[in-house]
Amino acid sequence: MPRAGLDAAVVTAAAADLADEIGLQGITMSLLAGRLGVKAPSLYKHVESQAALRRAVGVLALTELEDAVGSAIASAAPGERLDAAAAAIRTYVQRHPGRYAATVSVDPASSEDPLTVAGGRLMDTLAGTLVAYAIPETQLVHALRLVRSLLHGFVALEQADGFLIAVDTDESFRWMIAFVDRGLRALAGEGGRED
Amino acid sequence: MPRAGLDAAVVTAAAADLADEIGLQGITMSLLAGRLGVKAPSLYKHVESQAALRRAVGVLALTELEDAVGSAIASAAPGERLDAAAAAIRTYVQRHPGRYAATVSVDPASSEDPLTVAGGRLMDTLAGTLVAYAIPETQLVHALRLVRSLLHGFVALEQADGFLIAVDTDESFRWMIAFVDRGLRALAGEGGRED
DNA sequence: GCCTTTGGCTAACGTCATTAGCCAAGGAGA
DNA sequence: TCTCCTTGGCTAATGACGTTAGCCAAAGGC
Repeated sequence: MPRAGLDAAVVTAAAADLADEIGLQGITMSLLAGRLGVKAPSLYKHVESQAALRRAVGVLALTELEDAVGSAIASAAPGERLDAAAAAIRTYVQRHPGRYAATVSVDPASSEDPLTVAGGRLMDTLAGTLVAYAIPETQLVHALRLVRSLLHGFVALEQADGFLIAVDTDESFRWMIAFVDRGLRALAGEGGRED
Repeated sequence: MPRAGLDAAVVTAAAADLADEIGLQGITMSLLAGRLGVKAPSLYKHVESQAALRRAVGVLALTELEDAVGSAIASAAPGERLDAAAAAIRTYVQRHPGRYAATVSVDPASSEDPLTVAGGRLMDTLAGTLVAYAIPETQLVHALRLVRSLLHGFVALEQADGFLIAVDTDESFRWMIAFVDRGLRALAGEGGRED
């Protein structure tokens, strides 16, 4: 029985690919092992458990996503960063639904958890889309949460086929981002008021 | 062996309660059966499968949620309907995380599916929050999708403990709704432009 | 008071994650 | 080149779970 050159990274990547194809929930250890030309128990030489594997896929996804968003922002004019980042996220999720699903379904997650760390990095990058708007500092967190909630909600619903009406989702997405852009612009220089 | 007065509704309600307590994923047929003073196989006299049970919980949740939102809207001034509906949804999800989870994790869902129907009714009710804003008709769908995405994204992230920074989420929520309110108000009477 | 339907039950199967324990592959050092 | 030890495969087994089959009592209509 010759060795299949496996290690944690290879197994995680294969799991991520499989998740994108058949859904995160559809993954079984046997199925994944079959993909790698190996039997299920052998995977435990590389990953601690299926839960740990899913977390690893989540970390991989958040890292890739941060990369995609970072690139999109870097090559966009300051005024178009939000657009660029939003589009990058949506595209990533459409291309990698299984990976994205792995970023969400997590348990408690302590603060030094790699998943938490990767998520924090993505948030920092996403915060870069807001610098073009002169948002009062006390409202920055709220604005970031707004953008994050909106993007997450939209892609989650889109992925779950949750939009029933037959109106183009691309158009809705562009409309939403434009809406937020206008609102954030209007925030410029205001005092720190809420409600 | 005396009969336990079970039927589909009782089983579904028990499953919903259990889901709220231990999470939708934590439910097993044995656990649920134990709650009802019965053995696991007996549940199949009332429910077709675990998947069907989860869908039934989802339908229950959407119905209850529609009810809550409807009441909230009915007893709010026209200008405060969005506020009221948003608060009602958030409260419901905080109180019933397992039920809410069951509304999301679904497969293809045909168009006469009860889950789809219940979801559609909730959307119709939610659309009632938008009548106070004179939104151009072509943009109504987009506005509704915006509200829905935002609310779903926020409650999903809040439930998953996804907000890392130690800033009050209540405040963020109020801020977000106020932000959307301002933006929708500004839409009044505009022509049908997008982007 | 029978008889049919209904709703429990036990037993059994297949799938899955995971563990235990074995044995070969393959590189390090002689 | 031979040897030894670590590493990474394997088979077998365990226990949880969803689900089906088949049995039998309970309850209500005639």
